[in-house]
Amino acid sequence: MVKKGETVPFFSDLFKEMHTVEVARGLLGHYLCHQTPAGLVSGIIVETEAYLSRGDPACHAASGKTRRNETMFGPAGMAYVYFIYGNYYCFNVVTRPIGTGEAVLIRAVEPTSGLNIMKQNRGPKYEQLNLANGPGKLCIAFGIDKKYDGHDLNCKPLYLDENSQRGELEITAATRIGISVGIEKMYRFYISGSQYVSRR
DNA sequence: GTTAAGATCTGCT
DNA sequence: GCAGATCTTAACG
Repeated sequence: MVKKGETVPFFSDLFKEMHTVEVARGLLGHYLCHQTPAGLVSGIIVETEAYLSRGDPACHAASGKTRRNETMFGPAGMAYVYFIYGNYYCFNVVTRPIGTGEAVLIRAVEPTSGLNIMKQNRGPKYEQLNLANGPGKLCIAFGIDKKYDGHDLNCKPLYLDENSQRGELEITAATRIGISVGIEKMYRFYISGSQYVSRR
């Protein structure tokens, strides 16, 4: 159990210097957790996308640092949260050494605890399968917004946690969703056969 | 200062 | 399957 302010060594040790594509694959099967005032919300990451700084026009950092994307250029293990389409937030994990500008978009999680809180956030008519199966939905269900941009994901209240039961996963690689450039790159990864991904 | 586009979701056809 | 909602961001003048 993680106490307030306590460091979770999982992410910092395992992923700090790894290639962003490897982080995208490596995060699958582990936990995203948010200790909210109403209680713990957590889920298993089942779908991710990698955004690279070089040769990847779809990446927000493709044309240099701006006010929106500056946390992407910060240290690995930070949350990069941005607002999109006038309605939604997207949650990313920053990767690579400072100044690189790469991140992994968390697209979907399989809800494991705090389902009642997620339903409260999303609306009563949504079932477990439809609570967090998309980047915008995930942020609503978990209560993630702009205030977590730049938050260290090794620390509460929003953090990544190792799944000791994970074992070896079968991972499917695919093209990314919702972009108009860089559409040919196979930078989308999800747990094969998962019912909780945004698209199959 | 103005404008066009966007790493989406929902509801309707 | 498709269009509309909605508003921040960044590029351009």
